[in-house]
Amino acid sequence: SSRQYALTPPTCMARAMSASATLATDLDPAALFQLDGPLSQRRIVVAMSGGVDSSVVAALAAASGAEVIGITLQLYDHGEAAKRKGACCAGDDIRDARAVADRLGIAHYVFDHETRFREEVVEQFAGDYLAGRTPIPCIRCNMGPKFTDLFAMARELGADCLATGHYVRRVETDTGPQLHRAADPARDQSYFLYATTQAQLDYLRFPLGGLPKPQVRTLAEAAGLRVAAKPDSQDICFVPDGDYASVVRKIRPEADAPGEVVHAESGTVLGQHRGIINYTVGQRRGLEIGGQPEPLYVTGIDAVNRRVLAGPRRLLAVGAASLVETNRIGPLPDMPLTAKVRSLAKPVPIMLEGPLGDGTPSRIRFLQPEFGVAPGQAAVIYAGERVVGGGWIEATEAP
RNA sequence: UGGGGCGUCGCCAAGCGGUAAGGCAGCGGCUUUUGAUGCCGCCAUGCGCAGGUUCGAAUCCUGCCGCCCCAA
Repeated sequence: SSRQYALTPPTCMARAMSASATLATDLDPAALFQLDGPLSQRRIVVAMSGGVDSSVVAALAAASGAEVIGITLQLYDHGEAAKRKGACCAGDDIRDARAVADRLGIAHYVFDHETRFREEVVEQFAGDYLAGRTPIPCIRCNMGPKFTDLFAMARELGADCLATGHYVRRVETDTGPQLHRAADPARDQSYFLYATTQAQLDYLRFPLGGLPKPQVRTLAEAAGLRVAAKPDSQDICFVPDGDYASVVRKIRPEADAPGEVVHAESGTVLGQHRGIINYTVGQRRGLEIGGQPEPLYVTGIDAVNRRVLAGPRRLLAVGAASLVETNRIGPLPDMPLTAKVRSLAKPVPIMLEGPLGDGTPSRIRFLQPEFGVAPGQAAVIYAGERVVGGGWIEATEAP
């Protein structure tokens, strides 16, 4: 069952023109999209996932007077994920994106990106788990399919910018654009975008970064978009029911290999596990080890020996982390830095103990011990509201 | 087949005549565009089995059964 969506022409464009929804808003389009000159002479490509956010971006773009082209990437077989409510980019989402584009009277292309997505994101995702790491596919996806491939498509289409529905702010300064956290801290997605290169940031636009989510939904309603009440996406888009392990198993059958759960300090064998991929550093539930006076957490994963190390919470304390594949956005500021080791967390004070950017390995030291830091996750570095960069966590050290 | 000890939820473990604490694990939920954490809720009409004493027994008595230790 092959699904070729390659370059579907904007069939509904003419028809939609007459019913084109206008978006009455006091938001200044030129400011939202940070484009110079008359917008009527600009071309904006919008990455449309089929969700509310990117749909509103498309609506805002359409209302700006610029020529707008929506692009949706089909990233995986939506047959599997169809049942998954709220997931992005599944079959329903592609239809939603198309419907929104029709409603807005903008061109819309759907590209079959399954193979690339599988190679760049899913395979790496499975490989990381088998190597004892805890991957973040969303960041890989942003790095590859979204900000590299989609970026190239937008360029080829002669667009002036590529706009997405990410909740993050692009701030123009004398030294070039910077990436800042979203105005709504509860919605901030900067954690997933630390790997954005300067060149990408030059071209990218994030019109929603300054808006609170409720307003975005209001805008969606005002534009008459059918996705206005659509649930927020959550979890990993290519994991149908939140069971990521089953996805890993499907493409890497050896992931089932069992092994021992060993006490991190005494070396005592505490039990058996059903595959390294089911665990992540910091995890408590699922170890199935009873008879303990206090909870045991996964403190490490020894992929070579297929062993899961478990220990009390205090063993999770981390004082420093080595980073690889680092990225830097803009100059290093002369001010205290903070870092996040997970998306939903307040940034904590750190010291940068090495260079940052261009893929160079580096290292950060937490001023206070941080708990549950898993190799494979990203450490994203901030200077106040600004995203300075970050890297993948390769290893951690006790305080 | 001499002596001693122990058998309470999957695991650890209180209780020692007044009508089954708690922890761990597990399950459910909340939260959440990664994995986790966290928080809330649920989780033994029954205490190895069978009798007996008692108004009332996991708690006392008797007999079995099963473990463990020390002697041999």
